[in-house]
Amino acid sequence: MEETRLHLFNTLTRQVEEFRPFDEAGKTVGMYCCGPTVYDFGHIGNFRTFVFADLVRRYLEFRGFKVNHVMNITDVEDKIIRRVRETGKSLKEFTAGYTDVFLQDLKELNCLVPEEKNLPRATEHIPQIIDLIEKLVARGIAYRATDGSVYFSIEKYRGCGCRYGQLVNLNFEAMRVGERVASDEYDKESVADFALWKARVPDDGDVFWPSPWGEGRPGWHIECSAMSMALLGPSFDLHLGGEDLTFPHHEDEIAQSEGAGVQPAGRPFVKHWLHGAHLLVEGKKMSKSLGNYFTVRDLLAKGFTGREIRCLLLSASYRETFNFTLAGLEGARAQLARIDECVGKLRELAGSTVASASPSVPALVTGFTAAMDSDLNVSAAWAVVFDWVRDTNRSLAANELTPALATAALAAWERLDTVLGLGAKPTGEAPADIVALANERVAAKKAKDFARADAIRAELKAKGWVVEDTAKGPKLKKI
RNA sequence: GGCGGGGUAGCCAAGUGGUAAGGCACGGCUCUGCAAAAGCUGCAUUCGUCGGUUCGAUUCCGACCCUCGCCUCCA
Repeated sequence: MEETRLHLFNTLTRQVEEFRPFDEAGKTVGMYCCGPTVYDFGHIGNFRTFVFADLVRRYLEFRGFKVNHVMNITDVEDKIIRRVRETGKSLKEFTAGYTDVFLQDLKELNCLVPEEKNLPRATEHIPQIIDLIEKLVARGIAYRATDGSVYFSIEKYRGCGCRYGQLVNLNFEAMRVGERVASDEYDKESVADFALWKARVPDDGDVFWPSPWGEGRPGWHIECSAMSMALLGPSFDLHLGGEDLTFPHHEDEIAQSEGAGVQPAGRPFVKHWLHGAHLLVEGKKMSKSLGNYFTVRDLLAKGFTGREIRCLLLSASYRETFNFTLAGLEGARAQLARIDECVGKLRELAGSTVASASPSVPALVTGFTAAMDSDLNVSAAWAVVFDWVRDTNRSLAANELTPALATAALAAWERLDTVLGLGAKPTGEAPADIVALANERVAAKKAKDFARADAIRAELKAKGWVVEDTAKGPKLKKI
């Protein structure tokens, strides 16, 4: 098979292009993912984006890149402040709780979590934020309004020869500016300007920091600029987030970061932007009133597992709106069972056989790689996986596989799974009483007492176990 | 009003200027005492509608219909 290279859609160029990091050796990748605002439990839509980010990271690593993965935790923001006020908790106490839950949910979905130093909190980077705003003020791009807030001037920014509107086509004349702006307005010079530093107001309570412009707190976009540049440098490779963040959040991040003029000559703030599409749930936009608003814990409570949720979220292209349904989760369950069955049989056959060094890359891996190289075409990748499952099952049924071949097949599968992150099926050894029942059924069958055997099978099912009669005797499977 | 996605089988979902991947569901078969969330196998003359270009269009072009998102809260 012809060798391919990784290609990704870049929002900046609106094209699929080869992904090449700044690192001349082409190995190290700086990747920033816009993380959660921790004011509530994350919902399944949030996690689509994080699973997508995880897929990107894992695939880059699969492709031999060393990924420096950073994800921020936004722990100061309007909604958080409101909730802090309502609950009477301290900001720290409030956000720490939801941060822990978020990280647990990520693990539940088997996402690789950045190491602690790469999980920056906005409140822990106030000096870096102030420093960045000072640079913008010094260059005349930011100004302090009469209310004490500091704003970013898009007009001044453009005056410096910079381009505002890199990620989206903007047409200020035709924009319906003003329709949805009200509560957040202070004393901006121009309606398109956005806050870098918000002056303290009574409702902020204890949530404020001193700054050269008076007490206040960071604006929404500035933290990502400050923290990404603090951890990855002023110019890095990959930045991703949900599609809704394209504008204004990411556009403003570019403006702030490039407006500060800290990049080496000719280098952008970020080389490659990736955006994950949203999802619908049961064909509709998620909303609490429609009853189709699910958090990860809601789905776990319904009996689905993290790997089933992950599998479903990974079943469609990240660039398309995806319809997430409970029926889809059932489908993911069936799909995983098929894979587990096949992999389980291979494992049984392989036993402890050690794989001999394989001179060639297995077709499973090359096919998968070709699919994923094409802008992470997971659908095509799944097709490769299931073709392999079918072929493997055929070979198994025909007794064509040796333990050595099974070992090699397993190794190939495990290589893929470093990207898919499905992991092994939870083993769940049957407890003694279940095994005893199964043995009793064997005895009943031997005695041709099929009524008794079927009764036991029904009893096992009621207790959550399915029994499958194989050539090697009964096999117990947890439902 | 501006900008940007979509409409492919019962459902989910890839894809290509040369005759439609894969999954789920469903049917058939195998295994089985009967079964199985076990295995194999079958399942779109057709890709929103109407025109155009072409030897050939689901794919390119145009018009139209429907649908979703963004336009300063948002994954």
